Amino acid sequence: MVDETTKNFPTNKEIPSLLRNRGIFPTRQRVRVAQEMLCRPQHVTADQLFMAVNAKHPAVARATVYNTLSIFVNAGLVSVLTMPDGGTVYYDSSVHHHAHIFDEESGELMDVDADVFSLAQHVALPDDAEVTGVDLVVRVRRKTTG
Amino acid sequence: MVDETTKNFPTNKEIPSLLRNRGIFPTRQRVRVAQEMLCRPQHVTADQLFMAVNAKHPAVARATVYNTLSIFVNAGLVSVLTMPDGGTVYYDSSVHHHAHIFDEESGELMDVDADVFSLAQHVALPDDAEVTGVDLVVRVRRKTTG
DNA sequence: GGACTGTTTTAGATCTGGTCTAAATCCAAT
DNA sequence: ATTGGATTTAGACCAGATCTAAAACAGTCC
Repeated sequence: MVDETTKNFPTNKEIPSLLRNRGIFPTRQRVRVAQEMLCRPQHVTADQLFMAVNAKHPAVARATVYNTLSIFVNAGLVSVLTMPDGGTVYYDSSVHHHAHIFDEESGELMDVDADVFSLAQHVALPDDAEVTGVDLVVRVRRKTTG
Repeated sequence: MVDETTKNFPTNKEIPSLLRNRGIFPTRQRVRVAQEMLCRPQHVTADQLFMAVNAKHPAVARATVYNTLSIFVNAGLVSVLTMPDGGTVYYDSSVHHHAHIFDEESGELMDVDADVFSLAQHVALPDDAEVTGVDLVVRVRRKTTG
């Protein structure tokens, strides 16, 4: 279901040049946050990331994590999403256009490859509207695992 | 685009019986909140509603507005949605399954009739997953009005 | 090197949306 | 009128996120 081939996650070593390529000066803090955020597929809150980054020893201040995350969002390195209900903000290390499945019981959030843009074609839009993004969350309940 | 015929919004006078039909005791406060929330198509935050209800004179406490809204959500009288980015929680007076268009420039949120459930069929789901809800937001920019 | 400049980070204060609590009020049934 | 359960209230509280002003850091020029 999830097609990892559509995105290659960088290794820790690749992070500094990756940031530089995006015009982001790779400070120690930014590199640490990026390594924790970008190197695997995941959906985390800013606070989870803050704790992960500082797990072993204090490394990066809270404000820096928040700032850095929005720098990454602007640079297109991570995407943002929130649960349709609830309002918790998650950061997603996958930026290609994809949909999400939300398991209502476990609260788990999964990526699904789906051409959400072509799905959106089936929605009647105003003539002058240019689509800039499509967010699709399918909420499910597992019949067996319930 | 928006098809008002798919939902009839109640009049102020109909609110008490509407609540009673749903098993909600129609207190003065609940009726006030319902009148402000349910009688027309809209997307509002809890706080906007709180202020609207108390615009002329203090009428309902903040906590009551929040409690009442979640009672209405549980009863299926209103639906909840959050902006994929941002995390602001909106309450929607339309409960039939529909999609949303979000104008990135104006911040305006509009209903669109679309069979989101059948759209979700095109997404590859786990075998044992039963769809309980589909949230679709198409973000747009207006070419002319920009 | 050392002084200067702009950028980044920091700790902690602050803001904000939302929930909790314990007391007061309401309402229906006796 | 009194009782008892449901509802509402004001204000305290909480968590996530942002703001602030000071300190640390790079890079440049002498």
